[in-house]
Amino acid sequence: MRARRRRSDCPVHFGLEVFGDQWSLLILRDLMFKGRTTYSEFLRAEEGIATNVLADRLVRLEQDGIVTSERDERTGRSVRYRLTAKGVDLLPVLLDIIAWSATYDAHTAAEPEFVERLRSDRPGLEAAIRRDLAQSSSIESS
Amino acid sequence: MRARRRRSDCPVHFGLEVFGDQWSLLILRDLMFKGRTTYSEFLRAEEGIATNVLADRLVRLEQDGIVTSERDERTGRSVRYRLTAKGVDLLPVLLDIIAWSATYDAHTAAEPEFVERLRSDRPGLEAAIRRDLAQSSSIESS
DNA sequence: GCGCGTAACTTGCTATTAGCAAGTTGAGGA
DNA sequence: TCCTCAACTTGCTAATAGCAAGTTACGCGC
Repeated sequence: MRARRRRSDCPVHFGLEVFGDQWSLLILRDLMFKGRTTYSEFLRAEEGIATNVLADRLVRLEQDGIVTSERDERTGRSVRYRLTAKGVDLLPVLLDIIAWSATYDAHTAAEPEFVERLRSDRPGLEAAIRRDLAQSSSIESS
Repeated sequence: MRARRRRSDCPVHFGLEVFGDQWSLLILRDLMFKGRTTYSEFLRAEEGIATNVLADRLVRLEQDGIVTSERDERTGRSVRYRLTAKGVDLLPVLLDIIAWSATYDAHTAAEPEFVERLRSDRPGLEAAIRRDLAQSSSIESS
């Protein structure tokens, strides 16, 4: 597993220790926006993460308190990953990245309605996504 | 230089292609908040970036339109890097990361007054930083 | 105009990490 | 009891990071 040494107490560096790589934020994207919650669902993402890298990142994200994992009660077969409050609080970062890419990437796949709402009603959009995330996790556990 | 293949048109992935590594956002931090603008100033940053990695990232950030470089008019000896509009527009991402780390890192070096203003008057803080960045670049070129 | 110092890199080598394919484990269902 | 499938692990190769040393080139003092 990638060794991370704390090189400074700079808050930017602290964040990069947790998600400063190519894959961690894509896993968070899947959890926040795509409703993907299992290992095999993450594997199916269009970017094609390698199996060992995915396993490594999931362990790491759990160690860092960004996600939790538990065996699915109903099916018993799959492990379900869920965002913690610390993980959900990275939502603003993801939204800013999406807004930036929507501006500067001519071929972006960002949905126009989503981007429009992001620009016109960011607080409402953020609150709605947080509600969705809170609800889906309570449904699973009931 | 690190090869980047576009694996998808997802806006999150687009952003990660540009700054999804340990060092790019630290260089942007230096440019945005610390007034560092030259190769040797970036090298002096507390995290200790390797010389070849720094050279690689500066080339890449310039290729991606995040920074521009030009020889300093007055001293003639140093190359001065500056943020483009596209680069400055990553300011929200940096501010969110700082806010998140200030919340979750018990040993953060983030300045309390800065964090306080970030929480109480984010638009004003962002506008002030943008003004500073615009001004410093116009001073250099006059 | 000629060393000297310094800024900005480049190069060579080793250590780490990513990527890919194949193998393993363990629970559930027929 | 076997089959399937989810969730990993392992082995190997390619790419990237890290470190130390070397190179180039400009400006300044003499």
